[in-house]
Amino acid sequence: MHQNINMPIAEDGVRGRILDAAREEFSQRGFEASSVRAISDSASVTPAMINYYFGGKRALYEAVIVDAQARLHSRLGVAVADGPTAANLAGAYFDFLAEEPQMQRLLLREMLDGGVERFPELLRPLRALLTQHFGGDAGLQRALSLFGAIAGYFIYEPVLGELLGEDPLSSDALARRRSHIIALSKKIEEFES
Amino acid sequence: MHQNINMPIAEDGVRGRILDAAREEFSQRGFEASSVRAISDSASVTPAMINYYFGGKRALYEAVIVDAQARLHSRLGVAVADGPTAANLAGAYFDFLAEEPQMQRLLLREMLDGGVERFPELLRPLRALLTQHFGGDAGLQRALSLFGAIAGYFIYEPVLGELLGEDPLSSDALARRRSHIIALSKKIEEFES
DNA sequence: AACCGTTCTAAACAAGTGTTTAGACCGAAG
DNA sequence: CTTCGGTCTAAACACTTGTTTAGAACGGTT
Repeated sequence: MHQNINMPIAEDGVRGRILDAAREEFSQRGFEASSVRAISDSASVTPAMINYYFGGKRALYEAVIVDAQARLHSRLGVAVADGPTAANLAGAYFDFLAEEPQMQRLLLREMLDGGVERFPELLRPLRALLTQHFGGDAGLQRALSLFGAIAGYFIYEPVLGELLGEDPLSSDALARRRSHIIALSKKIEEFES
Repeated sequence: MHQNINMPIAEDGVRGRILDAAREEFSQRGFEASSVRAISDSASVTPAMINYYFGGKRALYEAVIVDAQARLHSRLGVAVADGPTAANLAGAYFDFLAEEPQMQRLLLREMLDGGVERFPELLRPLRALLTQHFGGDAGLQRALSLFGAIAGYFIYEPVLGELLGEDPLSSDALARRRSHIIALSKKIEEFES
């Protein structure tokens, strides 16, 4: 379970406080529903500072996304370096979502709101990996199932609490889920569709 | 591929037009980002009519959700009647999402915005089915993988176009995906985690 | 014809939105 | 000390939001 890729989630100073508050607010409420004043309040800053540092609400949002995308890519990069097996890719994706559940929400919202048009770079490396290592239609079907199974856990997370009898994001539950996913990834590789 | 459950998606008259426009707008933009005026315009109606018929924006949204929830439940009901196998449940869920892609977006947004607190009835039958037919932790893990794999296809749908080389919601692509899901559901049942 | 409740409209309302402005503050350089 | 560029604030800006209001139009009943 890799962590501490050298791309800190936080940043010092006012700019960093704004970025942190924005990531939290955007992931919780979505872009439109988030208010600049709520973000600035939570960062202990004047609303005008957001325009001073970022140029506007939209630009701030894009900064948050680009920030997330950089961390996802770096994570996938080291996974491929470790050997581009389905299990490694699945593990890297799982860890990314597990360690930054905010990001799962944020990326999901972005996908719902803007498709993939708005940030074409966002999933490009992921797509490249998929076509490279899960070629053909059958391979693609398997990849979709695997990555869906990974994402599904975090998407349905709010509902899973009483189903699992424990916090789905607790390290115990996550470890259990992760090992199931790894096993699934191996099982799915030898699966002819 | 069942369809035409006797619960029409449309309704006649002004109230029905508003409901249709609201479902479209809410699923496309989310609750907060949707504007009452946009909905009323698209329904060829005065904004005031929304309050006249529904009592407000929030109440209109709840009407849309309750409407969706009714159709989902009825769909799961007939699947269970057909025999509560994993394949039947998976197929019913797949068909619901395939035939009403709006609903996938709407339910996903609702889950992101409000967890499950806001409409506790929404996923209750689905949860009951899960605990009933996928008992124990291992069974739950399998169910999560299966339903994640189903939902994942529709969630990532905007990205899948160029990956699949065809419209992911075309009947060909859907049929191919569905048969893979059914096969997966059978494979996953005999899978010890 | 006069009355009625229902349906609908146009206009206004207060509150909140993102953004801009004018200027204060402050530490460092000349 | 003065000046200057960067940082920051309070107030105002124009605009959109959801909702309310007063009343018109309509169709059916007495």
